[in-house]
Parts: sequence; C-alpha cells; structure tokens
Amino acid sequence: MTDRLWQGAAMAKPVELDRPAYVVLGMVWLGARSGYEIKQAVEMSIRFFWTISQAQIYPSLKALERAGLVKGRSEPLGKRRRRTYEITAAGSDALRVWLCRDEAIPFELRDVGLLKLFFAGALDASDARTLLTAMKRRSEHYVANLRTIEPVAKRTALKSDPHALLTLAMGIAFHQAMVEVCARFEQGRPLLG
Amino acid sequence: MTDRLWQGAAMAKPVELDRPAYVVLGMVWLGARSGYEIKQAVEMSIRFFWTISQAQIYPSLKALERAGLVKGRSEPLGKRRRRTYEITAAGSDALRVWLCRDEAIPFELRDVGLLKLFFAGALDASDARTLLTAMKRRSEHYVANLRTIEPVAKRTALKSDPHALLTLAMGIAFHQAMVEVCARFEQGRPLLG
DNA sequence: TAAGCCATGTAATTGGTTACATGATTTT
DNA sequence: AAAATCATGTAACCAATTACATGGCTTA
Repeated sequence: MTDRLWQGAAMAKPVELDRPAYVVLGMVWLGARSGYEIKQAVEMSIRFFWTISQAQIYPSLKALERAGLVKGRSEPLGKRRRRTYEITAAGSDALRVWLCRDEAIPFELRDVGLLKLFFAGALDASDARTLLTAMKRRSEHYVANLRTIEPVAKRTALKSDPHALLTLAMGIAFHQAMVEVCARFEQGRPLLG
Repeated sequence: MTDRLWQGAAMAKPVELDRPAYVVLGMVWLGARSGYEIKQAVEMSIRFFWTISQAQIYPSLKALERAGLVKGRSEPLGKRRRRTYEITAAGSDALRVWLCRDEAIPFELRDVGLLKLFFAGALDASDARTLLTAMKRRSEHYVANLRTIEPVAKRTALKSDPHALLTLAMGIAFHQAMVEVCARFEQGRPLLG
C-alpha cells in the first residue's frame, strides 16, 4: 500500500516546465490542435501581453508529451504531415497547479516609448510634443485594434469563458488610461489628483 | 574645405549604440555621475517600465566614452576607486537624435499575471477568484508604491523637468485602470461600454 | 568586528529570437 | 505558375541576467 502511494506521488510529481511550455499547454487546453494552430492562437489572443516564437512551440510540445501532459497523434492532411495534440487529465491538473501556484507574479513592462518620454526634457518643446503625440497615437491605435476583437471575445464570454474578454478589457483600459494622461499633459491639465 | 566638412560629417556620424547605452547616456544627461549612481537612478525612477543590470552599465559607459559621448575621469573617494562621467555636447546631440528618431516604438508587455488570468477558465470559480484578487492587489500595491514617489516627482516637475512626473502618472493611471477592470469583473459589472 | 553600502569588472548561463531548411496544399 | 498558407524542425545567434570576484568605506 505504501508502495502504491509512493508511486502515485511520483507520478503526480510536477515535471518542471518552462513558461513557454505552460503557454503551449494552455493553448492545447483551449483547443488548439497542432503547433501551427497554437502559434496562430497566440497571435490572435494573447500577443498583446505575451509572445512565443514558433521555435519554442515544437520542442515544448515534445516535452509536454514526454511528461504525459498532452497526447499527440500523427494526423496528416493528405501528404502534408501534421501532429495533433490533446490535453490529458494530468495535463489539465498541471495547468491548474501552475495557475494557482503561490508565486510572485511580476509585472514586466519594457517600453521604449515611456523611456523616451522620460528623457524628453533633453528636447526642445516642439520635439518633445511630437514624441508625446506619437505615444498618444500609438495607444489610440492599440485601443482601436483591440476593439475589433471585442465582438468575438464577447461571444465566447457569453457561451463559455469570460477570461479572454477580461484580459482584452484590461488592454483597452490601460491604453485608454495612457491616452488620457497624454491628453492631460498636452493641455497642461494636472496629471494627478 | 571639403575635407574639413567630410571630417565633420565623419565625427558627427552617429555611432550605433544599443538600448542599454542610451539609457546610460540619458541617466548621465540627468546628472548621474558614476556607474553605481546610474544603477540607483534606474531603480529609483524608471524601474517601472525599464530595467538595466549592473553588468550592462560599465561596458556601456566605456562604449559611450570611446564614442566621445561622455567624458570620464578617475575620481576616487579615498582609496576607493571611482570613475565619474559627464555628458559631452556630442553626447546630448546623440541623445536628442535617438529621442527623435522616427522608428517604431513597440509596446512590449510580458505579464504572467494576464497570462494566468487568460487561462483562468481552467479553474473552478473559487480559484479563479483568488487569482483575480491577487492581480487586483498587485496593481493596488503598484499604485501605492508609485504614489510615494509622487511628491519628489512633483517638485522636480515644477523646478525643471515635468517628464518624470508624466511617466509616473502613466504608471499610476495604468494600474488604476487594471484595478478598475478587476473590480468590475468581481462585481459582475459590464467590462466594456 | 560584522554587516551593509560604495564601487567596478567579467565569465557563465539563460531565455529567447532569427534565420534557415524542407515540403505539401490552396489560392490568385 | 507564382504566391500565400499549412506544417514542422533546428542551428546560429543575441540580449540580458546571474553569479562570481575584488576591495574600500561606514555604521551599528
């Protein structure tokens, strides 16, 4: 009996996966079937706050399969080879464990725009203004782009999962906030209450 | 005469610098004197949207000096060696050129928090809620932290440069927007107009 | 006298992208 | 028949961090 418990513990022992692997696992959980589809899903949904390159996806899928978290099968389309995957029970467990893991969730923003704005005092008024305008326009574009995804996200929110809409709303909200701050600065209104 | 113009052009030819070097240059422009002070200045002011490790600073300073954009002098404190730098005319020109350069200013956000939230549909309601709460608290902390810098930024804004206050205001606005979206979601209020 | 800060420098490692290589299918 | 898209795989490269190494000064 003790032996079986031990074995169980060994099997449940979470394999150490890197973050790209969790992204891939998450996308398989969401229904992306092939490496190619995973890449597309990333571009369509999370590219705003996460990216992953094709070169990371295929090795990740293999690692996940070795760990028994996804099950792959060869499913060529005509003569075009293709490997499809589905998540296993162990896989969705591992995903949930990762999601709940009590670890620091650092916020890593790396923005050349803000960086340039920070140093904009080195410019004359006109150039500084040009820079600010560029920043404002950039965020306006982001808002417009994200708004185009809105109807799709709303539909899936209603019929199944509201979390894609939630992250979309965050993207829109914080770019709107940036636009607002730019406008205040342009007009010489106070920036902070 | 033509020769001198050529020479002038050659001297003005912008050396290709990597981004860490521009950050270092900017900090020297702002008055940071040693590598150590630059690191501190980064941590105090721009760490919210940019980081730079110590290992990048010293090589950058050397590259900047070779390019004639900063002027370094050995200025030990007692027996503790120390090299201080000040920006040259060519240096502030190069900074301005970089700031005005008409290039894409990509917004690169890499946030595990949003990533986890995106996949939170894999969790039961209670765990998903815990995750959301953690995200909300994280942004609340950021807002509180940034607010503590506010008075300093306001003072320097009044007496010289308002741009540090501007980027600070963006950080605050940004996280306030995230808190707001979290609150809406928690309370089941509509996320988007 | 030990801990913490000031100060610099660099080797090893990480985490990631770009580019290359291959080939089938679909669309224009 | 060319261009675009589907599909996978990997080597080379790059940017950045971590960790290590060294040493003086200041404060508790």
